[in-house]
Amino acid sequence: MGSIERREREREETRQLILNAALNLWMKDGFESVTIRNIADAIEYTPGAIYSYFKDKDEIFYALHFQAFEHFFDTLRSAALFGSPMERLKNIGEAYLKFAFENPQRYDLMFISATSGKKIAESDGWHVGEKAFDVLHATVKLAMDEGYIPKGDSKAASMMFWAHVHGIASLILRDRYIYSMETTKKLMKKGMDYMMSALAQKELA
Amino acid sequence: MGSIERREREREETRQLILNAALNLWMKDGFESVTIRNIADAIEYTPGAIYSYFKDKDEIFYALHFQAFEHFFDTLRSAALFGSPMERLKNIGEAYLKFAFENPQRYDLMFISATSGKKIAESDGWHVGEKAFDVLHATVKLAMDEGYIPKGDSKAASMMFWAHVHGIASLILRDRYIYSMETTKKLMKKGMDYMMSALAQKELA
DNA sequence: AAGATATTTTAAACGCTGTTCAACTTTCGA
DNA sequence: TCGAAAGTTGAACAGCGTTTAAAATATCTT
Repeated sequence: MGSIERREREREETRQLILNAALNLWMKDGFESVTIRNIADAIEYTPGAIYSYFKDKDEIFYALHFQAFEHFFDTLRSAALFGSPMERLKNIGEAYLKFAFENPQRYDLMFISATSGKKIAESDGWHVGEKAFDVLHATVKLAMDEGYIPKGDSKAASMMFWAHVHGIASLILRDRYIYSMETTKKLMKKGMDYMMSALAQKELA
Repeated sequence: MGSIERREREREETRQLILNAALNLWMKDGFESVTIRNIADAIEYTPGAIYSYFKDKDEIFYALHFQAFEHFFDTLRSAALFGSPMERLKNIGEAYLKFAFENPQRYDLMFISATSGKKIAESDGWHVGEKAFDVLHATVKLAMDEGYIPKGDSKAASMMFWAHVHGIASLILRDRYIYSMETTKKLMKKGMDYMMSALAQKELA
């Protein structure tokens, strides 16, 4: 009697249909076009039907936030694979920003939007965030242990890196810059190099 | 015939009444309570009347964003007044974060919210942001010129500082942390010290 | 195969939102 | 005092997220 399994599979497929429609609407017509009615139209359902798949609209964004992290893990992990610890740190930073600028909607859900943030605060622990942080933390620890950057609290140093790249991404994605966007991106990159070279232990450079 | 001046003054007072009501609603009952009807109720007007003072709701937030910067300038400037260049930099960072955590709604309008961001992108230049950046930039330049931090592109270095503190503030305000909020704040502060001491030129410490 | 049961979907409604606009009221200068 | 200008109102509009009884569909049991 595999019909129950098939039903579950179909439910999951419809859930995906809803999530894809929501993200497509956002990417194509902007955030304010992501309405329950538009999503329902896109998948040829009536608005009410969506509520048998998601408790409310915020849950749709929360689910998208998880989905977005899947992409992100791959990006981050493969950036941390090769090169010296110092190069790995630089790669992680660059991969992080590349992801943010190439997937602004996804980055928004993951790290900026208040609606996802509320659900995160309500849940017990932000495990996807933790998992991503661990990739960075492992690399920072490596760089510290092998003397590429000054020894200290590896968690605190990782937080510093994270805050830095997130600051760059979120200032630009939310249009908080003084020079043009391209100039700002270049200055931010230069600023990052400035910090990295200050951190690099001279005897190992 | 000063009556025209008095009328202008009254208009400005009503504008302020609206802005204060909007901010009070936000601080007291949360963002979703800031509706045109609630604002109108609070100042004993009808909703339509508000539209002779502001073109639309976003303009109210945009005006609040400017108003918030006034507070911010004082905070920032007085932090940059005393001590060695290195101490000034630390003071600016701490004042920045203090402002963000003590005025989360204002900080949101200034540096995070998409609604303010849209209006900023539409306008010609983000002059309030520039003005605040200049305070930081002047201090960074001072620290560079006097050899407290490595010489380099002072704008890029200032961007780096800004991105860093904004990253800390926005990750915490939007509930993107892994440990408890207090622990995260402490780790972030430690991370900032780590970076600052890496930047500090040893011969001058 | 037929009937009972569970699930899914619909259509309509509710209360809310931002916004507009003709009509009304108030204020003001001549 | 009159006429114009400015300010305010109240009703309406289209849209929103969400709920719910009823209808439709699919599944399980006999």
